[in-house]
Amino acid sequence: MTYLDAAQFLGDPFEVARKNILGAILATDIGGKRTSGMITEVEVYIGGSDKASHTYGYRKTPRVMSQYERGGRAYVFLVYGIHAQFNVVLGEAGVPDVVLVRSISPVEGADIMLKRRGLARLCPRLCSGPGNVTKALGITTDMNGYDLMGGSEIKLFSNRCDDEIIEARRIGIDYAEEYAYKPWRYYYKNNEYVSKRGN
DNA sequence: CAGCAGATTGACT
DNA sequence: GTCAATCTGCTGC
Repeated sequence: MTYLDAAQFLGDPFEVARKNILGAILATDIGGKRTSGMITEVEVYIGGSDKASHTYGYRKTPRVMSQYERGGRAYVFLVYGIHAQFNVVLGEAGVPDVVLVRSISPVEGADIMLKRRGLARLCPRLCSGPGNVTKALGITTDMNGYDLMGGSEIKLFSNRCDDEIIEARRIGIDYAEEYAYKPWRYYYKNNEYVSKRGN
């Protein structure tokens, strides 16, 4: 497997999300154990202008600073005090665009993922939904800012998937006014590892 | 500095 | 369908 290279995190964030991030293989090597999955569902957050983004208005708080790094790093934060959410940072340094990984389909180490999730059998719930993805892969908030192109426990590998892509509105951001309805969520039509279908 | 809401999930009525 | 769990940072007194 080959890493996504630095250039593949640059350019139009919507195109990058659909062509480079969706379908890629997200992997972790934790305690010598490899777990990975193909990314099946993502959401784009545009820093600065997007009212749903943590960096709306180019806000700069300690937890959000990794969004301003050059593309190819992780932005991990905690929602509701409980669930970690994993994002891929895009763009040149200073541009806080990110892609939230909402679902993956297991590729390697499904047995370890099941154990981390406390499940007995393979099912879509294993790693559908952003909180379930991080739990299954063992991603925690202290991995915020990690390099995804090698040298850290989180890795992002290049991969293609020919399945049809569905566009839909993003989940859980009803407060974001006109940005709440932007069709900036992408998922594979025929993959069962998707958190929510339709709008 | 208190109060509150949030890029969610799972257990229970 | 309803609700608790529990951390970060905003809003407003």
